[in-house]
Amino acid sequence: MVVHASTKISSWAEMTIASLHAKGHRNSGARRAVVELLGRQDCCLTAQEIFDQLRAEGRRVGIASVYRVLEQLSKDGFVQRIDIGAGTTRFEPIHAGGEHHHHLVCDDCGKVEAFADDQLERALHKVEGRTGYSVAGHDVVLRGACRDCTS
Amino acid sequence: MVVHASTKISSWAEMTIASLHAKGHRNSGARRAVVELLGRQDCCLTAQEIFDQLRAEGRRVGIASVYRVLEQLSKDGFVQRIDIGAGTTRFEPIHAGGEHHHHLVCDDCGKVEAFADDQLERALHKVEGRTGYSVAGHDVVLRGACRDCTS
DNA sequence: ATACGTGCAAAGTATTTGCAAACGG
DNA sequence: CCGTTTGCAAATACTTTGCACGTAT
Repeated sequence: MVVHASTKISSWAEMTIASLHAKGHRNSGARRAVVELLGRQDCCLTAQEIFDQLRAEGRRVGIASVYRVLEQLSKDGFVQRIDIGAGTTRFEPIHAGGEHHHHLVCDDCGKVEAFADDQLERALHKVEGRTGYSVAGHDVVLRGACRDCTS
Repeated sequence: MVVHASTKISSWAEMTIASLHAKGHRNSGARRAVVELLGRQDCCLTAQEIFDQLRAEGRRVGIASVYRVLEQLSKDGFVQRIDIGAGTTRFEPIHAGGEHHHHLVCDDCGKVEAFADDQLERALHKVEGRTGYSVAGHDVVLRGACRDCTS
């Protein structure tokens, strides 16, 4: 049920850097650091988490740059913003293969997990066709108590 | 496709006030005003929108009270928080009948509409059973360009 | 009378913006 | 070199909290 990322990870980072480069963007510093960090993740991170991890690795980045990079990556379709409703936005890489997951949030401990389901995707796709909108994407969040917090 | 609320609206407000009263809460001022305003809506509002509308009606409420009332209503299960990802939380009444909708957001003009779909609900329900979580609720947001903005 | 609710102002978070310095191409 | 990108600090946006006063019960 939980999606595991493996080999695709590093290639996402490479592809993203390459695409940005092709678009005329430069290749250094904060942007590369954020992209590489994101590429190593299995699930979504907050801007603050990204900032903290980069600092922990010794990179001297500003949180503003983290936000700026995320904003750009999001606009260009490389990362997806995820709002799980705790007042802070989360971000995760969009993998090219079309593989795609949603999120399961524990209301109690705040844990976030990913899940994927084909039937759900099909139902979403059907609905999308009937909206009259040109639907660019969708988000699904399931909220509840996780196994540990159910007791 | 779009859900229209009609007769249920006023009863939601009445029911909510009555339930709160039964729980020992008092009946006056800001709380009543917020509940009645929410009851008149077809879709979700932000705290600021609620505040502005109440002020426009001449009610002298503070935005803090609006947030406090929304927090309480949300905790008690009368309203649902909706995060459509624009940095501000939205709120809407939960109607008792179990009728239930999701949201369609125009990335361009910011418009928010409601939609409902039984097949989607069934797919969600199935997935929820397989998560291992005790799922309390779910949110679905479709993002895209609305009819007006597609051009 | 006596809590509970309220409005206001102040404090907290999360995110964005202005700007001069740093840096890649 | 030149224009992009960066870090920092200040600004903004949203939400919560502290507190004295108002008001339903």
